[in-house]
Amino acid sequence: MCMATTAENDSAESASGNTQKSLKRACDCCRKRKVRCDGESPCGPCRKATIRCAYLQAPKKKGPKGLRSERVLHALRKIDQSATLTPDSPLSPGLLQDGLSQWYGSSSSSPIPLPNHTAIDGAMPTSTPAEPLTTGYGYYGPPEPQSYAMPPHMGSQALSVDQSMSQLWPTQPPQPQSYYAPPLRQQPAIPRIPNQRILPYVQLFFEHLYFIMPVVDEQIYLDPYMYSSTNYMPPETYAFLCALCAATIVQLDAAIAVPEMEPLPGRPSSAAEMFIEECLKVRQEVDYIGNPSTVTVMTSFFIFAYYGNKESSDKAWHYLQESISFVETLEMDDENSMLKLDALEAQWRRRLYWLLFITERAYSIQRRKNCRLHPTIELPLAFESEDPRLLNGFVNLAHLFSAIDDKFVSIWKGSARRKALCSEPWLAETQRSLDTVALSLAEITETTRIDISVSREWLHILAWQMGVSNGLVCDKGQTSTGRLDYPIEVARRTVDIAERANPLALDSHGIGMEQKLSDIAGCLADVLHVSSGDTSDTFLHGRQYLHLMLNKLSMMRGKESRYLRPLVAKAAGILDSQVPRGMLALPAPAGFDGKVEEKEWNGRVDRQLKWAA
DNA sequence: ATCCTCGGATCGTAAAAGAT
DNA sequence: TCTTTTACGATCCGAGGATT
Repeated sequence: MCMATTAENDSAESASGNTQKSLKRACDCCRKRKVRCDGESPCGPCRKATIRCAYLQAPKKKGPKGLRSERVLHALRKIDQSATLTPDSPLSPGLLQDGLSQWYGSSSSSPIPLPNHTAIDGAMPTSTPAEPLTTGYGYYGPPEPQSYAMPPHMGSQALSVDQSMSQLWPTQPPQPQSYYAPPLRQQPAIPRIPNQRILPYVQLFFEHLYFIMPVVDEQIYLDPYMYSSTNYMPPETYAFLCALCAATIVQLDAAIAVPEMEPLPGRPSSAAEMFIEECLKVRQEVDYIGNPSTVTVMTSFFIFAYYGNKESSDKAWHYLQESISFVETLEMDDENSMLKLDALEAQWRRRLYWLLFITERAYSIQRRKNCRLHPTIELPLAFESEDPRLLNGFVNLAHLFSAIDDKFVSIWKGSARRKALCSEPWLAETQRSLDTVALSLAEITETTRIDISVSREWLHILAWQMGVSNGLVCDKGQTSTGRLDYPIEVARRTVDIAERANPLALDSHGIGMEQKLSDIAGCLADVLHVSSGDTSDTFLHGRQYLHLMLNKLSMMRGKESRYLRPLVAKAAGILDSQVPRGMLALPAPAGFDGKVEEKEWNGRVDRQLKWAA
């Protein structure tokens, strides 16, 4: 019979036996601090400590997992193995107890499985010895190695922790063996890339790319257990990590010293190729189309990132579209479906949705395609434990691309009746919207700030080009929309951003950053061509900016950008004859390796100019 | 004196195992 | 199918260290 309770406070005698009630649910901070929570919002302890009170963390599923008999059986096997090593030792009850204690712990009163990571007969360890993870893991599954018994359904109901676990291992049949290696049939014919070889690239991702793609849960994917030699990852997780590694390698390219991997027999010598090949192969082993999860979305996204950086645009577009299709299947574009989810799970999904939104907008414009995703759901919030600057930047970027509406994409693509739609007031409004977002850039990490700033200038240039190509140009207009010298202003700001930037932060944006810089430089070159006779300061400076941008592109990601040569060809007639030598002899940008002579730095572009001539 | 951290006692709950 | 056993996550007491 139930005692009278409130929704928040259920009765339970406290540990010390007094009459104080324990809460059903403590807030995230009290849980972490292990202090009594009053369940208010904000709660007393949080108010007192002046910290933000939230109840985002999803409760984990209680109760035993897997079959006890399996564990007993395993303990017996282990004893049997020891007995084989010492043949004359009998299988005494004491030995049996010892064996069981290996699994259940030595204290009968607290039967905690020992953190035994040693593989025995390929068995999976029971638990991770690391500090238990204390934030929610619904999105990408749990950090523990157990494969829980999953209900086969994955409806649109609120996502319980277990349901999200089934996202991590969606292809695991609902077999209740939590603690043991999967059956042999699951082992691939060709051995996998060892887990330890994957980890360095995942670390690189979190070091350099997480700021611009904050959709991967560090707590799960940097958990050392994940990469221990005994952990057999579910195929979907393994394929995802392979895609992430491949994308990380090509995105950073030569910008940093990516760890060399000695080739594995029968595989491509390039680490990125090896990872992408492995990813695509392993993906075939599972029914990821019939049973997609957020991991499936991310896998497609990172395959897209790989091919995007490789400039295989058709394949890149295919995988971007694939990830968007999974987003639609999972109804991640529907705010109502988000409301049904656990709060934390919803936050991760929002991030993923908006990352795809930003990516699709940018890529659609570059490739002149239509957009499928729209700003239909709320933006994500920062998690309790993380640096709020991270999400500020991400959200600002989302705002920036929201300023580019479907009409813009459609006109840019050339499918809309241009003149009828492309009006000066509308373009001016678009330009203005681009400037109204991202006002608090100081509150943002540098990597994201660069992305926002350059993307904004890039979009400004595109909007300007759109106006010009639709007859909205005027010589010295009041608005930016049609001014002929507007690209010079944009270039000035872009150069300013690029010169101040930490080169690594600039490089971490991969080929996308090179494309944007090259688009801006290309437009600038066009304008300078048109106004070749103009010797006013504005146009003289324009040439200076062009020179600086070419210099920047000559050493993107540790080498010459593939966009440099076409640009140099375009700029040849502008720069070599008309720019005063004093202007060409510019100092190396901040952060450039001081060991390289300034002369050489300037010389790179000059050599390119000669080549183009 | 006060605040904070965290080991661990104790509880509720869910799943497995056993009884009928 | 019902009951019991077991495992495990959650709460939060309180010892002890850190800070004011």
